[in-house]
Amino acid sequence: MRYWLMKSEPDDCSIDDLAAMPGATVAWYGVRNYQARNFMMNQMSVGDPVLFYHSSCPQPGIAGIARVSSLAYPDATQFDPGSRFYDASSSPDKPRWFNVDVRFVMKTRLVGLPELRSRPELANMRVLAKGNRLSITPVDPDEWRFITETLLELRRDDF
DNA sequence: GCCAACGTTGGC
DNA sequence: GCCAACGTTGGC
Repeated sequence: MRYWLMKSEPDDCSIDDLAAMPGATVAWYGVRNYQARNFMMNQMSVGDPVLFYHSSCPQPGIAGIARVSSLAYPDATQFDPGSRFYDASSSPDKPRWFNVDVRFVMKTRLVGLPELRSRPELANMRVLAKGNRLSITPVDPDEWRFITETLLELRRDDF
């Protein structure tokens, strides 16, 4: 099992939007970056815990917890000419882009970027690295524990 | 809206 | 295979 942080623009899909989805589950479509794709394809397992992060918004930061709820499968939007994620150079017999499904676990208080940056325990967090643009990043178990237990005051059986 | 940082594209 | 140009991300 691995821990993850996944960015979503709240205008697109906020933690509340996720909670309101049928089955509280959403297909994580639209990833068009090979590193992020490879994380989904090669390293994610069903049940992996996810920090749900709001990006490109007035208050960027961790907004909730989710879980990976499917293995990676071809991203349907790459074949849809009407989609902004359409990729003409992909084909159904050789798909280029994949996504997992993500299921809502809980909404948390907003742990903002400044707070995350202020914590020495999180100094090496991948998502905080200078110039990082990856929408999916692995989270170290120690970082996960610090964020959930210390910052969010959650117990292990809360999620 | 600005801009730093990074990824991708395509000519050579 | 190099690298300039361009596009995108995302915080501020």
